[in-house]
Amino acid sequence: MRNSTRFKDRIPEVTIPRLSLYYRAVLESRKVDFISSEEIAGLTNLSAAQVRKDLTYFGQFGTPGKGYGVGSLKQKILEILGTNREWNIALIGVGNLGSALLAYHGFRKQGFKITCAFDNDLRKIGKTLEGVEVKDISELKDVVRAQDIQMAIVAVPKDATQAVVNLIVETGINAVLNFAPIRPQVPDNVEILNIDLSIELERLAYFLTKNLSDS
Amino acid sequence: MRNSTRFKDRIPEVTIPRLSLYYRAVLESRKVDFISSEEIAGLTNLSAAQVRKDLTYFGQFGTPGKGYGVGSLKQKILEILGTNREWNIALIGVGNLGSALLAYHGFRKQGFKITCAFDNDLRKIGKTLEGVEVKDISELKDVVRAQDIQMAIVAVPKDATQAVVNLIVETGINAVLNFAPIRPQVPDNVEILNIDLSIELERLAYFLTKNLSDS
DNA sequence: AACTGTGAAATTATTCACAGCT
DNA sequence: AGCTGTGAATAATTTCACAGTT
Repeated sequence: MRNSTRFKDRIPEVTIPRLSLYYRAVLESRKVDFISSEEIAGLTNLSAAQVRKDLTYFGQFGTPGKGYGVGSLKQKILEILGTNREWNIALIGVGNLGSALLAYHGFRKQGFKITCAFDNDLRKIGKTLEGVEVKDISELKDVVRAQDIQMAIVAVPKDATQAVVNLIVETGINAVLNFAPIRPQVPDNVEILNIDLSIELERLAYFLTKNLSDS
Repeated sequence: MRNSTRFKDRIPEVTIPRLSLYYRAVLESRKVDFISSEEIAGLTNLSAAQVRKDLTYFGQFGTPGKGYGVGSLKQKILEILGTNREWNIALIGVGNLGSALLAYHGFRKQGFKITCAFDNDLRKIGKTLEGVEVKDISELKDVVRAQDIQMAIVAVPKDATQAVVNLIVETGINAVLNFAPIRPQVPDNVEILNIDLSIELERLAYFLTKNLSDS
């Protein structure tokens, strides 16, 4: 089915991460009956109009005069984001960062399960970390199929990243979270999000530098 | 001095991280004399017009008919971003993620030095990791002054984050990179960037869910 | 000839403001 | 009375297209 009945034609890219914030705000508010766009706005530092506009991209589920029903709003956001189910994730690269991500159990509570881990370092392959056995990268395709993996997290050195992403794409996975400071090329049907810590630090450096020269 | 001579009045927020990408593109291109906006665009998947417009916010340093001088462009971007110097960083929270960040030496090559680390866990305080002694969080203010720290990276559990950010702000630091899945409140003069892995995974979940219902 | 720098146009995102529902 | 939903207005960002420089 086309998404005609559920969604408006085009949803701004930036709306999606805000939905995550709205969900958290509802939880944080501890409200049980209704919550208004104004209240969500207060908890997220966004505008009430923004909250309402974002939500109406996905239908009309507010009650004029009252606000949004807490239960139905939470349910609706979970449905939209697809976080009302579990997602199986492959971790590629079990170095410092990869191990830290594997050990972080916050993801699992939200339904994101790192069910397999891969590396190319013989000293790591065969070890079990956080209940997950580290396998050789060559086994990726089989494991992805066997474990019904839908996403991959890439935490390998920069120079290995494009090759690893290529392998991931070959397995049929089309959602990737990349931590290396490059922007791997992927086909149009694959979504890749880049967590680029160097760039964030450089943004901070810019902010401090700008303020120095202003003063 | 006001920034009148160097910069145009208002620079779009999104331009800054792109400058980082342009810098990398210049390095990656291996060009030594001139590089055109078209070439930078090709390496960054952005448009040539975007590259030129971004750069001219900071002055006119291209040569019509030739492109941008590689040396001067690199130099200029470093100056703009403030990455032509070293920045000292305090790491707060030496758990799995904090330790991984401390161990990542890529930052140091770019001039970002994590020179001190803090925790509130007695089992960690006093230990030395990657040549950095873990100190009690109560020593933060003194160390920030003594070591001339300008930035902080926060990698503590969610519930501790606002309190830790408050302490950081008190020390006079006004650039913070936060990894906890909340948006701490900070004064207007403090820049805080949030790396929110849950939100990124939720964006991926949305992408996959949307495509499921489309097909 | 080849490229930059930049107003103008187009597109995208946000805010306003209010009609209409509960 | 209080709030949502939403067109219209505004603001921000990107792209176009070309005059001007080397």
